[in-house]
Amino acid sequence: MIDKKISDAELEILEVLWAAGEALNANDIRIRLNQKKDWERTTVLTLIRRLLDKGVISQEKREVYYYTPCMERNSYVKEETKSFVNKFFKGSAKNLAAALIADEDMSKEEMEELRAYFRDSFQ
Amino acid sequence: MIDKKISDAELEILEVLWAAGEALNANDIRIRLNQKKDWERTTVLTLIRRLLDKGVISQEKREVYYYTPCMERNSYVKEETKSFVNKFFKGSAKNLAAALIADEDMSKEEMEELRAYFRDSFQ
DNA sequence: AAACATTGTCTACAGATGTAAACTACTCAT
DNA sequence: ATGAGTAGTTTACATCTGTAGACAATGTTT
Repeated sequence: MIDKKISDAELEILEVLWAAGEALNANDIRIRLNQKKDWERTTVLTLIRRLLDKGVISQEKREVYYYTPCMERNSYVKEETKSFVNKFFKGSAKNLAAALIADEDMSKEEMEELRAYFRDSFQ
Repeated sequence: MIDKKISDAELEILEVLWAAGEALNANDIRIRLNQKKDWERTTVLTLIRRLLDKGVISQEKREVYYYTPCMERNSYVKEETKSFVNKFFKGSAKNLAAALIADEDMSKEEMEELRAYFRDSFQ
């Protein structure tokens, strides 16, 4: 279980750390974020602090602090997916799958991809 | 597009309205919520007001106000699903499907159900 | 030593959210 | 007309979130 909710802005930080696959310092993070978010230095530091407080990342002191996520992206996404399915699909992954398949807004290509994927996945 | 975010508490109200399938007044809503949420009368009214302000429900005056959602549950869920897939699966429904299938925490029954569902869906 | 740069902490502040009490208006019974 | 019940509006207040400035500590340059 995830103790504290992770906000959208906090998640941006986490995603950078997950993508890096190694501990980063605040500057590294800011630079890598810079493609998407043009946040002030202190904004990044505030978000880092909140993640630390929530116990979602840990820090290690070198010349400067380096940060690492305390859980893997996969686990996190799995939990979020579970909550999502609970919230909107009565907890049934099947219902979600049905909605995906029934989505007539989906592009032909994407739908075909999905179809092929399932075909291959199940025998 | 949904203009304003709908909060979790607000969503509870909406779900009641969707489930009812007809306009309800504040009391009806409160009673039907009571199975899940034991909110004060005024709490329910506050949430209704916020939904009105966000343009998510509309009201009709009879002896008392009656409320109806301005959109169907399906459309809403579809949009939320899209955001979710964007947020965690790079916008690819296939990636989400893959995660569902790969979830080894899922119960055998549920997994079998999912499998059967896909089998039947794609001839 | 003095001044500057860098890194981190603390404080701030507006808007959203969960939760509800206080107040007002209207209706029905006495 | 008076008082009680019911419905709706306004105000409140703590916490969370997005965003960042002010300030402090430490290392570096002149």
